[in-house]
Amino acid sequence: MKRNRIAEIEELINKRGKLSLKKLSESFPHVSQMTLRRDLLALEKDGKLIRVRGGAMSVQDVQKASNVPYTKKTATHTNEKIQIAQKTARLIDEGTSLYLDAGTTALYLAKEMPDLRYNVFTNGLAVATELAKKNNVSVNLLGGVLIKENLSTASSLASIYFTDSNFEVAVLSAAAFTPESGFSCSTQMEADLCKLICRKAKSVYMMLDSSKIGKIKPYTFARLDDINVLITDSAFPEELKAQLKEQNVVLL
Amino acid sequence: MKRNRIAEIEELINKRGKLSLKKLSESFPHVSQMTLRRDLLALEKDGKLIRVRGGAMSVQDVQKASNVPYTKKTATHTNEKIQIAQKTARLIDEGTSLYLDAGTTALYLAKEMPDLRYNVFTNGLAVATELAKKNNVSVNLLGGVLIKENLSTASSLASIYFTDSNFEVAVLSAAAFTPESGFSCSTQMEADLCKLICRKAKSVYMMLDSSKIGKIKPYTFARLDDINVLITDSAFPEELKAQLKEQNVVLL
DNA sequence: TGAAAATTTGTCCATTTTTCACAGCTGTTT
DNA sequence: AAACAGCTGTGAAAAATGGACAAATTTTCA
Repeated sequence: MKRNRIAEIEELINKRGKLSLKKLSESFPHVSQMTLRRDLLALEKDGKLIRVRGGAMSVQDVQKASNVPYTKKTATHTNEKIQIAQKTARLIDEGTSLYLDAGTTALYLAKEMPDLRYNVFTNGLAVATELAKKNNVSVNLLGGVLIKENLSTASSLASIYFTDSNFEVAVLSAAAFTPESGFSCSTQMEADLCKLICRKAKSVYMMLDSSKIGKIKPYTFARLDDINVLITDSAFPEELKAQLKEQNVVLL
Repeated sequence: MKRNRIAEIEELINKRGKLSLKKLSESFPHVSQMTLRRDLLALEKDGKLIRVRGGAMSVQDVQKASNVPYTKKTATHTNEKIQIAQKTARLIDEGTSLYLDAGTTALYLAKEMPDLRYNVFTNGLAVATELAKKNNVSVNLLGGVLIKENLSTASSLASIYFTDSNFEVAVLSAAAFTPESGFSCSTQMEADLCKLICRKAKSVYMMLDSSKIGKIKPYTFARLDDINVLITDSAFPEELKAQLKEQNVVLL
């Protein structure tokens, strides 16, 4: 019982990089924080992780990514995003050529993806770095101007760049969604890129945590009839489900 | 004042592995704990250490305990490389448009560069990530296939990509150098890219730590008459200096 | 099997550490 | 000299931690 839990914690921490005690507590609701604390202590003694204020971080992670700041960025809706990423990971077959955007949900997806022969195009540095850890995944990074806020690239040459590149699946995420304005984001460059991606891909999977619903950002890049699958969390509002069905969008 | 203290703290922590705030306070009796705390915070943001309850621990130390390939590579001849990077940083004026390669020396250079209005092209993810921390530097990342060994990109489209991009200075580094075979590297793609860069740049600065001298790798990408400045460390052999002069290469 | 022993776990709480907000201080620029 | 930005110190509030002990569970062994 204890052994199992400790093994699970170790696995979890290596997957996520770092974990707050709070998140850990959510993953193991049937035991007390004190117990989890003691587990972390044991794992630390084994050199498997480093305890930091509020939780712990993976030693593996520290060893691999030497120049990334370890400051805990208070990420929002982490659990929902991970849940969505896990669902999405299951949809992607080995051998698929796919496009992944630069968002945090995409990063979680990159972490959740098994080490199989995928071909991934992306414009996200973090996504690329994460995928570089996997031996069988081949990664292709879109070049261009570096956007510092989210470490992604954008380029007016994207269409040239993609002329001879093909992908079956595009996995995107949006900063905002309403049925009327569709999926929108903050910058025009981003929107242009997403539009291009949507045109190139055979199917478009949209990852959307429910906190984005009802929001609008300046640039719409896709509407419901542009996408094939919508992956979301359990808080997705019932009244939208009918609309999805009408547009032949699969909801997961 | 602050800079000095932070540098000292970094050194101290790398020496001791970990440090409690109490010990740290003893080493710096003239400043308050709060200030030291803020210093640790700044160092954490730079990825130099990890704050743990009661103090901080060295990232170097954590990495040393591993046998991950990356880590090993970054660890060789660190001091020489930093020395070279510092020299190079001084050569680059504000407003310059430059190309930086993906090597570890380039990464050190990126760290050493002041936060001024530079325009940097690079194919190294670590270099790009590092430069993203600086507000005034604009970064342009070359796209292409991700090479996992050193987190760089390579692309047959590079020449197209660069048609409308211009840089005065190319800062390169080589894996090997002999006077006969010139500067060489391990892969053809890398060599092709470097050749292209050398043609596009008005001046080529080569960073070469002396451990590379006398070695040969399969693909030569430049010879002495292709470069303008050679930045190296103090162990550079005397007998080569004459040859450099002959080819009008400035030695620093 | 059953009871004692050992291990694991939960709760309470004192202690330590951290963060926050604000005010004072420093040195620099105009 | 005044205005300014950046650094530093202070004290109180908040958060996290670890210890002690009792309760629950598992293991051991007769």
